[in-house]
Amino acid sequence: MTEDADLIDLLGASDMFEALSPEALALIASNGRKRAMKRGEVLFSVGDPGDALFAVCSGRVLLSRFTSEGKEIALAAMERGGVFGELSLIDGEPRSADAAVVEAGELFVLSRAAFRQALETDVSISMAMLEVLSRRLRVTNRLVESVSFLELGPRLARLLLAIAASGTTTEDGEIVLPARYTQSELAKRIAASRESVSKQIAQWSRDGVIGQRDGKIVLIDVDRINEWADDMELEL
Amino acid sequence: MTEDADLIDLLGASDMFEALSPEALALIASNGRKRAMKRGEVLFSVGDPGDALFAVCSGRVLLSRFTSEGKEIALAAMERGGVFGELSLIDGEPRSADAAVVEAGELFVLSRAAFRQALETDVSISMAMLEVLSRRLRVTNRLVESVSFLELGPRLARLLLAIAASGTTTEDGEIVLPARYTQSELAKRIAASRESVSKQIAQWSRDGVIGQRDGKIVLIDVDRINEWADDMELEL
DNA sequence: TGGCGGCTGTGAGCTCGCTCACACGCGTTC
DNA sequence: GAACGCGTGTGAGCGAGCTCACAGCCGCCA
Repeated sequence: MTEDADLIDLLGASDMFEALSPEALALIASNGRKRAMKRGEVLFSVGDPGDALFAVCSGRVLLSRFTSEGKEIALAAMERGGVFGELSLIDGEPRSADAAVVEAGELFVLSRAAFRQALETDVSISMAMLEVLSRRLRVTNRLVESVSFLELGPRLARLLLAIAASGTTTEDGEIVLPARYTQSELAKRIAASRESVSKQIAQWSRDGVIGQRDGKIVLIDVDRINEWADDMELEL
Repeated sequence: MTEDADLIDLLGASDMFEALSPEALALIASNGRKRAMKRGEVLFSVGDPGDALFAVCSGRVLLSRFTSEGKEIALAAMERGGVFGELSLIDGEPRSADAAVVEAGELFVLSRAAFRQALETDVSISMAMLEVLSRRLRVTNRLVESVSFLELGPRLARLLLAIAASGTTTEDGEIVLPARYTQSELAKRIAASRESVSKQIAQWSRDGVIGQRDGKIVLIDVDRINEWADDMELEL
């Protein structure tokens, strides 16, 4: 089927399955399904039983946690190739975050049973999983660090640079972010208020270091932004 | 050897190896070694190549990150049975945190080679590792959440309750923490300043909800502390 | 075409908790 | 016993960034 070819393509590009043999990929692809997701949709919520694993084909999903007052922080943002929802499948605990779609797209869904079976039959899958989790842990650790130490400016600068890594660079060295990001999404991702992000962006716009190109943020003076991000430089 | 019996005991009690067969345990025990660690000792630092994995036999190790200004936040605290240092062995990246001994004790050290070999020969080890990493990720996610949302009081209350989980309960429902914790260690673990922790503890002592018993903190009115941990408003 | 919902910009407070600057007690080491 | 190191207690002052309260814009749909 042509459908399968698409899927195998995607899976092969994802963090988790990239190292797998074609047969293993085919096995996984045939056990999952693809579905559309639309902006605002909630894929799962805290406390839900974990009955599936997801891989993003296109679009963007935010994994976040809420306070009872409705404040939200994004723990991770998943884009093409990103795999999430696997924690519950590994340890059987209920979901510990909410997953909400912030940019419409397509999603690959793998059932609990299929995942466990794949884990047990193909050792390379569990090795790949270990790497995925390691990377995620490092990212989260960095998030903890920046939330607790850095001021808003550096945190935002770092986020923009991280997003820019998958953006397009123009010939004059400017970088256009790969999609539209609302200020409130940016705020959630750095644990700040929407207003503060707005003010910081306004300031940088006035300074001419960033700008807008049809709704997308453009990093104009990347060096300056790097300075801001490193301001509180942590050795590495 | 009697030495091996000790080790196997410990490993069998640790997060990571508890599910293993006696043979696998013996294999691991014979490939690692036990050593003493003293307070203040640094086991590894950010940027070091990761050449070993550690399991705590006794004592306590803090995994933390620093700013260039010397501010520190603890990402995790490892006590008996805790396994750490495995990220680098999995993905080959350099260490991304510092590991420092805050309570003297004994440590089990497993070389990179022995660990990789164990991973590859015994599938149940990689499954156990997956669970360890999942749990760690959940803990870290909760840390992110509380650091970004909660005020100092609730953060500290939560930490005390978490530590108390392995403490001893008296007949009147009080809980004695399992060891001495300096205020500055507590501060690192909730991303706060030592002074603020001191003031909060003083306040609670005055209110009679916590106290001291030969250097160890005692939770007297656990219900009140639970209230504090849950919501961050109410009177003061 | 008017109204409504979502995103953005900006100012005015206010507050939590950080830094700084001490003072005190206790255990070790000369 | 003096002199340190280290953990602790406490107050003054200050500032980043939060909340609150609007106002302007745009796109969409009835």
